[in-house]
Amino acid sequence: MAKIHEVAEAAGVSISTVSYALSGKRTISAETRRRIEQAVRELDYRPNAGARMLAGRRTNIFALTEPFRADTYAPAHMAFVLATSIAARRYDYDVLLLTEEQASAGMRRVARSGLADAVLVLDVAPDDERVELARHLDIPSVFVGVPNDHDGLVCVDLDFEAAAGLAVDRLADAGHRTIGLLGHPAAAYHRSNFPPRVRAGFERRARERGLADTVELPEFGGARRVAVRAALGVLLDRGVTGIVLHCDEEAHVAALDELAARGLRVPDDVSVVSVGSTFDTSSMQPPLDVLPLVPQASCDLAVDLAMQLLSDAVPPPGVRLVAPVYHDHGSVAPPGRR
Amino acid sequence: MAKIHEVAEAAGVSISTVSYALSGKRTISAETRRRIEQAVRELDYRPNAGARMLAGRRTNIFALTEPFRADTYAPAHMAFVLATSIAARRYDYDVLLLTEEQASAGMRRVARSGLADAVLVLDVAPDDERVELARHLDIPSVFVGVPNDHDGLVCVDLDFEAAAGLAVDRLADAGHRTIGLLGHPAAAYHRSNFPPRVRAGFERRARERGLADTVELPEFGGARRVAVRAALGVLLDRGVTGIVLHCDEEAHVAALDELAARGLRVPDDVSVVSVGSTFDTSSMQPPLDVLPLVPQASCDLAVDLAMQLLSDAVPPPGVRLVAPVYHDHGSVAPPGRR
DNA sequence: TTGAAAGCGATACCAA
DNA sequence: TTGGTATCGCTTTCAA
Repeated sequence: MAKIHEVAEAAGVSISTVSYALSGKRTISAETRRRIEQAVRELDYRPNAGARMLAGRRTNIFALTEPFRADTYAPAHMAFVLATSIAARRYDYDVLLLTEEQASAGMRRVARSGLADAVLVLDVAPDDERVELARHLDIPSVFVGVPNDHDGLVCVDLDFEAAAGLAVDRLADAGHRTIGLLGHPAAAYHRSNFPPRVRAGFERRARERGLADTVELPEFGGARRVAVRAALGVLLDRGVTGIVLHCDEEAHVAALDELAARGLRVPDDVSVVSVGSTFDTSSMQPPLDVLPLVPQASCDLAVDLAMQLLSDAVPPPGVRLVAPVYHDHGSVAPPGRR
Repeated sequence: MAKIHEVAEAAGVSISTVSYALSGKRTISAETRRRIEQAVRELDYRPNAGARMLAGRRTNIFALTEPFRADTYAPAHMAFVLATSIAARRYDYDVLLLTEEQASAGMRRVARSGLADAVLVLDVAPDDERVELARHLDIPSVFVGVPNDHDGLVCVDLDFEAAAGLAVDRLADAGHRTIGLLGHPAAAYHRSNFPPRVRAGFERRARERGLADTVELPEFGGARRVAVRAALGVLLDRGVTGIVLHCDEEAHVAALDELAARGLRVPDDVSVVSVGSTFDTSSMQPPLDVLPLVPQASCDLAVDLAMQLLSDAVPPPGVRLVAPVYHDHGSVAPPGRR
């Protein structure tokens, strides 16, 4: 592996000139820069990561903490990991994956050994052990998700509350007076930070719009579809004509199946809006209106903030909410014959 | 962050003694070791990663290349990423995630910058661009999966062919004479390295046992269940009484639903065995016999091999196949009334 | 616009 | 069993 010394020699300059040419922290004459770039190319030179970490201030690595649990919903989490990785590469950063059970141990280890410049915290629980740790870490961190106690933290997330509110608005505007929320299993409301926010947004806006609302949280488990069917039954028994879905893909499919099985058409008989989904609802049967959760949006912003935290223009702590966008696929209509 | 110098001072020894005490590469007197360990604990010392990379030979980092594609089946892939991470931690190694589209670029970058000691290659395609690159990389690599051309490579994987063979054996032993394979969508047989191996194992053993066999590869897409239903129809029309499943969880569920919808009971009317699944088939309705793909088994072995490649006892290249294990959950019985 | 040289914080060789 | 120190390959300050 070529070293900076060889590049300098090949270009006929000193190693410091090579270093500055590569980092851009000094103005280099066009001719010199050209020769250096050529030497770099010919030698396929890449600065040694260890040397760079040691001499410079940067590791060019983000630690990504995402404690995988048995009940982790893989597709969504993987989407976030991928989005983070892509976002990081925009700044020539790599991502070190921390998946340990005890997330704190990994964060502490990485921070104290100077392996990463910052920590990106995913899969945030309402009451997350990493919150307290983040406050005392010697490197900055950005949370993708909003824990209950986020004092002094930098957080990024979709504005789930607003998303749920917009979904309710859409139904209310279409004339629905009785609506329902089909949510995640109850346990998710303690484990994840966003289901409660969707629920709160749903209930608040329903109240504001004077709608009758019902929330059902079908359980996971062997007979998932049975639970979804029962939940839908409850909603329909209460006269619900508009449904907000905030659950995983499987529950979406099960709900649509159940509506079809009952002979209810969307949107003629029942209107449906999906909130905070990471999967594609536009190719479902029927396509569903959705206010999606876009991992890349949150992760791009999170990485941008991390970079700022590493600069001299440190942004203030606080929660940055990404505005939800409504995608119309024709699953909402005025209440029908039911 | 404490440095080795401070530890040495606190323990009243030289920095080299501290270094040796921590690496265990030298015998240290019990008393000295005790004092050093105490100093380390009190200062919460962790060696600086960059300095270690530069001075030592090791980065203590594995690069994990897994090019996420749109059609990637997230749960399985995430399971492998997690298993790799866990396996790596056993040796105090961290995992750097390479997800870039052009996997080769990431591998080359990491290798040339000395960011990782070895590369673990996941999600291996039959004809994988990373194969050729791995041969010319300056750091060793281990493939989790077996590409067609694996000459000179170190590969680890479940013995899918044997697994399919054992599934066929089980059905044949129970008396089935006409069996079917419900596989992944056709495209998967070009994209992934293992579906063809399952198919080959299935067909070969069926031939050896003198069974009539049919292979159906239902497509993905909007109406997944429809495709699975049609495929099952074909198999049943051909008089199949024993079915081998090698497909994702959704297809499993769809297949079982379809059997139930047709009034066929498992195993009374139809016997079913799942091959190479990473999800839990024992809690399905009904529970299914399975020869599972256990990510931790492959990944532990892969990491063990990577560590050996970094040692002076370099193992020879070649394919290491993990023996499949049959889990009986009562979904196979002698052919019934059909 | 460029160069020389002092670190960065470990590892491991050479001595003692 | 322990210590002194050259060395790893870069970044960055100080000079020119």
